[in-house]
Amino acid sequence: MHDLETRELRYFVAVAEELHFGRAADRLGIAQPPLSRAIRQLEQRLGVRLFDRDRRGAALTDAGRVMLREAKAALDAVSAAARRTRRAGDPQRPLVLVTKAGASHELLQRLLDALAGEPGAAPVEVLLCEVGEQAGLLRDGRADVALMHRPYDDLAGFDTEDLHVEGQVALLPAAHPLASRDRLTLAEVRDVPGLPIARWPRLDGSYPDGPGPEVRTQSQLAQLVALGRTLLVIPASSRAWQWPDHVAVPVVDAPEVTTVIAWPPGSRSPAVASLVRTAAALRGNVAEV
Amino acid sequence: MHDLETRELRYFVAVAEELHFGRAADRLGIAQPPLSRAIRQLEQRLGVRLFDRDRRGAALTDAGRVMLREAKAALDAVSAAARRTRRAGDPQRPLVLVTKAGASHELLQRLLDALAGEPGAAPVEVLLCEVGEQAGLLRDGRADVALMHRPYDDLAGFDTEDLHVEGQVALLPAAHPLASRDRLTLAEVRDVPGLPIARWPRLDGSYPDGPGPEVRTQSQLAQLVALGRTLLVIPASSRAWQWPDHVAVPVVDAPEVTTVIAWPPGSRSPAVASLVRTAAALRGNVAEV
DNA sequence: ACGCCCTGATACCCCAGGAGTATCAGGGCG
DNA sequence: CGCCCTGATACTCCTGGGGTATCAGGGCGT
Repeated sequence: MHDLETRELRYFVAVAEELHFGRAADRLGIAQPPLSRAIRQLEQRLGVRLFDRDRRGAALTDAGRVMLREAKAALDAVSAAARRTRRAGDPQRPLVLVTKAGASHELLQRLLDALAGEPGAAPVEVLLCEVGEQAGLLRDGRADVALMHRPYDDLAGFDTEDLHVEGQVALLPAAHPLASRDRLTLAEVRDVPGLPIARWPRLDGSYPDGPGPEVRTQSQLAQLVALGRTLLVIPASSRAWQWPDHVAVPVVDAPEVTTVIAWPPGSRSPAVASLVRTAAALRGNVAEV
Repeated sequence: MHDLETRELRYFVAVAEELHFGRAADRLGIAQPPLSRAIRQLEQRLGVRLFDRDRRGAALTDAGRVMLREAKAALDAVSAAARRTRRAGDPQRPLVLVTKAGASHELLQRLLDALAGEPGAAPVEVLLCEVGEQAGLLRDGRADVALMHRPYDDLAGFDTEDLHVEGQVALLPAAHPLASRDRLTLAEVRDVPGLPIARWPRLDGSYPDGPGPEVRTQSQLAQLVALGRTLLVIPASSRAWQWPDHVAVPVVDAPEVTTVIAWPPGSRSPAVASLVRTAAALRGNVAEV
């Protein structure tokens, strides 16, 4: 019995995401009938019903949900194979290091300085992304290493090395009554009247309940903070987030944030290994912020 | 630009492993010319030379070596997708737990007992494998969870939970002079005349140098030990390895072995999660052996 | 109640491209 | 010198993926 072809996986993912054969076919650039046929063949090859068809569209079965997760992972692995191979063939490929815009600013600065100071180090390209995007970029080969933050990022499936541990601070408008305090607790910060905490999407894309605004990108957040519309609890080192009319007050019982360097497991590339080694060597002599 | 198809990956892997187009074609059940063509197309689609052709066969380029690793991972992910989906469609699928034959005997026993005692727990199927096979089984979906041993197994790419830490013992024929000692060091054990330590393959399949016999399977080893031809240093709990005419002497400076339970990252299956929880609950009340 | 329309399924045809056979090209080695 | 083993090329064939046209059935508006 043959393996599935990536074409079948792509078709399946399209239907699973659109929940509509016609739209999925459109998105794939093919006609609807061959798509229906392909999915039906896929189902009978697997011996499992993936969709419940219905006059108003298609719905995923339980098995279909498993398939969606697995198919995406498999497609990522396939395009990672292509991308990494291409890059391996390129003699002076730069390493791509991805990190959240604005996070671990100083650490990144030091890391880049340290790499610049090393004689034979490969050039490094820095890619800034939004919250939660690093894992995908790393998984599908568009990046080689990432700076991520425990416990907020999804580190599943990567090798990691801890680089730095720090506390978190609350960011308040200078005029705010709490701004003069020299320490706060999460409980105090949780419901400051008129300054709700912004809500980030969870790993699955849904938002937690609460009064604060839903934010998805750093720039949305930046604007809300500048407007004095939201309160922010962030790692102490996130300097880029400081605005002139805001002050940072340590939140003593907020979970500590560990900055880690992460890379795809089994990637024994010497360039990645030496970058990780350089990063690990910074540990300890990074000044506390 | 399209994704690669798994057919192309399979073809590439066959050639990369055989290093010979004819044999690879044979193994794939196709003729040699279409295989040559497919590989050439693959190369020009990637823009990278994967093989150095030669009148005596084919050799992998650096990029080819990257591709081999990535292609295998991608193919594993694809067949994992199929396998897991099939299993998800099966209403009373048992969980498959894989472990090395003979290792962590008592822990496994306790885990199975604990699971049997739980009301709603899914049935668990135990799969015993040879050294180093767990990772592959887990990665390609033939198993759901594995008991593995740090630092000897390759845990890259899995989520893990530590279950148990223990020292190692040397296994000696009862009549041996060292058998009466109550402790040994690695240095003493390293070259006992006439009792060389068996050599296991490394992760890449090659064997370290040394005087001892090369072993690949537990049964090979069992026979060598029974014959008194090799000396064994193993975790203290590996009871199944004890033969009536051998004694176990602690090796004080051997690295400690941590038994971990491992599962594919992102597998949020409730059945796996509850099994892991049960296993973690055993931690601490496992008697030291 | 009828019929439109939107859903996915079926029927049938076409052709791109994957696979086969035969053959070539070149270098090591008897 | 010529055999043989390697992979590459030339061509032919035909499978199977894709297209168009059409069907089937149920919600819903009139």
